[in-house]
This record gives sequence, structure tokens and C-alpha cells, in this order.
Amino acid sequence: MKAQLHIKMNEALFLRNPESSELGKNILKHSVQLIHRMGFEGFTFKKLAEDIGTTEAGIYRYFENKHKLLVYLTAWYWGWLEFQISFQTNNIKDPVVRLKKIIKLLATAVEDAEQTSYVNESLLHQIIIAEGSKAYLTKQVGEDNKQQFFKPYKDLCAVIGNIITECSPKYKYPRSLASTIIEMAHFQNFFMNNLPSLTDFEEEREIISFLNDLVFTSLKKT
Amino acid sequence: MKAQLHIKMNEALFLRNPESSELGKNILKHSVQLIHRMGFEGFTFKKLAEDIGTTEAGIYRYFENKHKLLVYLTAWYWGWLEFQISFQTNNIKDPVVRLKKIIKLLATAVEDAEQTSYVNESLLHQIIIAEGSKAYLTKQVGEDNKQQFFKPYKDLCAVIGNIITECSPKYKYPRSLASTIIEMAHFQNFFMNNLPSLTDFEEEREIISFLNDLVFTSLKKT
DNA sequence: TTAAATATAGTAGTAATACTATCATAAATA
DNA sequence: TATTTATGATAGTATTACTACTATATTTAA
Repeated sequence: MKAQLHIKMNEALFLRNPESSELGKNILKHSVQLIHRMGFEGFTFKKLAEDIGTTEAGIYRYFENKHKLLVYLTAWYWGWLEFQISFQTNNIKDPVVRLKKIIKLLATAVEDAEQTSYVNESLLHQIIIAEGSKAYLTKQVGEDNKQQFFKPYKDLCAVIGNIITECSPKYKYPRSLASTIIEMAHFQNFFMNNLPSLTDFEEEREIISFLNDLVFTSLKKT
Repeated sequence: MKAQLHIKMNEALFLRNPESSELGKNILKHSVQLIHRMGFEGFTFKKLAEDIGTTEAGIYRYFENKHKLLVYLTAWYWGWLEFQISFQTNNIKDPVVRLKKIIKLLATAVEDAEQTSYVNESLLHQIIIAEGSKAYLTKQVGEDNKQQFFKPYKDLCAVIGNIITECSPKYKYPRSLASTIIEMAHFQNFFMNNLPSLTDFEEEREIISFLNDLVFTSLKKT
């Protein structure tokens, strides 16, 4: 008997809960695969429906549009990652050790092993790297934010910010440093793989070293 | 008699050079206004044509699609910014002073005064903050990169990276630190204005302080 | 000077996208 | 058994993204 991880989602993100039916779960599963394969711009509900073997109208019963679906997937990811972090740093007292562990988790490709039934976390991690920013880089960011769509991201940022403050109570920018770590864990990965001259890296390990250096020199000073 | 600044653009970015005609210049001018007003997703060539008072087909003679136009605008911006940097840091010997000046330029809203005839740099700066990443966060990033579309961004990153190395020859991640400064100058601004709990800031000045702290503690250590 | 080439504008159309609405049927539940 | 709920199938609309074609104005070349 295995414990089943479940991420509680904001109800305003969907019209019908995708976790409540087979079709819904298929929408999540296949959308991750399709967005990963053809990018968010190339992805349409029509293609998704064909991939699943259902109709466009079927998808629209679950999600209002593809933007909401992307926001759903990113929110799920941040919720899942926050759980991973709390699980993996549980019982670690030293905030410096915790922060290092978090940086590693942020910058490391997820292994396929620990898959949640209908979401391939490894593919989703790559989607977040390439498409994640598009969830909030829109004209509706204000309204989406009012509806709490970015709460999981903000919560994670707050968690990391608090650990930063534990490490160095006098450091003045804990939340900005937290969002910098999160964004750069992803952007440096994207750059390394697609625009390598914007980085000094050839593998993940080096991104982790860079982020550790960035964070801990900033914190040691104070 | 005033010197006229001209940014040389990659010819593969357009079908017909928009700087070579009135319509072309109008396309640049009005696209900046429209993208700023309705966001890149809401922006279409049809709306642009109506705004200018020409036809859709007229726009398509200059740009293959709106993605190319966005890449054109971002490339123009980075080229323009590199010129601003070289101009404003000219004659400054001390690399630390130069780097501080660059951080300020990156994070500061452009004044309306110094406008280049057909591009409103102030609006364009805000477009780069909100839409700039979408120029490379696509499935075609590899092909676009092969065609050198991101050269101005990469050049700017190299310039900043070199100054970082001048400041601290032993620092191991000059290019990644440079791309981090560039991206965070924009993202922290976007977060401050739209998702404030991801930052510790209320004004630009504070973003500059954060970036200075981040960079110079990293560099002093070595 | 005139004819040919070229640049530019405008009209019209197509295929795909992003939806909405309706009706039928199968399965679950009360 | 009646009724809700989930899914399926079909059709339709407005907008988007683009292409092809025609008309006209301007430049250039013979």
C-alpha cells in the first residue's frame, strides 16, 4: 500500500475537475506530452483531442482555454515541488543545508521513477523551464493573480525566502533572492541547452555551483 | 545638426526593410504602441493594419509573422541598449564603476526625451520586460539562433561578462552572471509591478541596490 | 521619351484556431 | 426505475494567420 500524493488545486482554474474522471486525467497526461513535443504556441485543443481520441468540445468542458490549462499545469508543478522540498528537507535543521538541498532540487531534472499517475513530472519540469513564464507574462496577470492562480509559486518563494532569512537574518532581499534562484535555475538551464553563449555551463551540476556561489556569498557577507 | 543613431539589423528578420519606407516605419512605431497596449498575445497584424490605416497584406510584405516582428523589436532594443551602454560608460576606466552604471541602465525606465524617430524606447523597454522572453522561449529557438537573431542579446551579455571578468578575473561564471543581471533587471521589475510578493521592492532604485549587492558580493569574494 | 521593370497598395480568399451550442447516448446514482 | 452526470458527435461562428492576385504609382533603361 503506497501513499498517493495529491496536490489540491484552485477550483477557478478549471470548469470541471480533471482529476475527477478518466478523460480529465487523459487531458492532463496528453497535454503535458503535447506541449512538451510542440511547444505551447503550437499546441491546440484540437490536436489534444485527436491525441486523446475525443473531441475538442470534450476538452472545453474541463478547461476554458489553453492559457488556463498552462496555469493549471504550472500551479500543479509548484505545488508538487513545494511538497518535494518539504519532504526532502524534512528533519534538516541547518538552514544552509536546507537551502543547498532546495537549490539542487530546483536545478535538477526530475527522475522518471517517482511519477504521479497521470502527470509525467520529468516532462512537466521541462515544460516549466520553456513555457512556465508564459503563465504570468500576460496582460491578464493582474486578474489571474487576484484569483490566486499564482499562489503555489508565491508560497514556494515565501518558503525559500524564509530559509534565506534563517540563514542571514540581516539580508535585505530574501524574497527577490528567492525568485532569482527559482527563475535562474530554469533560465540558465534553458540557455545552456539553447543559447549556450549566455552561460558558462555544460551540465546541471555547474548551474547548481553557480547558484550556490551566488546565494551564499550574498548571505555570508551580512 | 543632430547625429542620427541607427541600429543595423539582421536582414533575415524582415522581408522588406521597415526602415526603408514610411509604411515600414509606421509598422515599427504602431506595433510598439499596440503590443504595449494589448500584449503580444492580443496583438495581430489585422489590428496593426487598422491602427496604421493600411491593410494586413501590407504588413506581411515587411514581416513574415508577428513572431519575427517581436524578435526584430527585441534585437533592436538590445542593439540600442548596447550602444547606450558604450556611450554612457565611455571614458570610464574603473570596471566596477562601469558595471554599476550598466546595472543602472538595465534596471531604469528609459526617458522619453531621447527618442529615436520611429521607436518609442520607453514603451519598448516595457515591452521587453513583459514580452522579451517570448522571443526565445519557443520551439524554433534553435533555428532562430542559427540565423543569428539573438546576436545583439548575446553580444550585450558578452560585453557585460567581460567587464565582470575585468572586475574579478578569477570569478568563474561571468556570462551566467551577466545573463542573470539582465534577466533579473527585467523580471524583478515585472514582479514588483504585477506579483509584488515575489520581491522586496517598491521602486526601481531598490532593484538596482539588490542587483549591485548580488553582483559585487559575488565579485569581491574572489 | 517611352517601355519595361519594380515597388507598393488594395481586394479577396483559404485554412486553421478558438471557441459555443445542440442533441444523443451511455453510465452512474438515488 | 427515474434521473442526473459524463461523454460523444455534429455543426456552426468569429477571428487569426496567411496567400494570391490585381491595380497603380514610381523608377530605370533603351
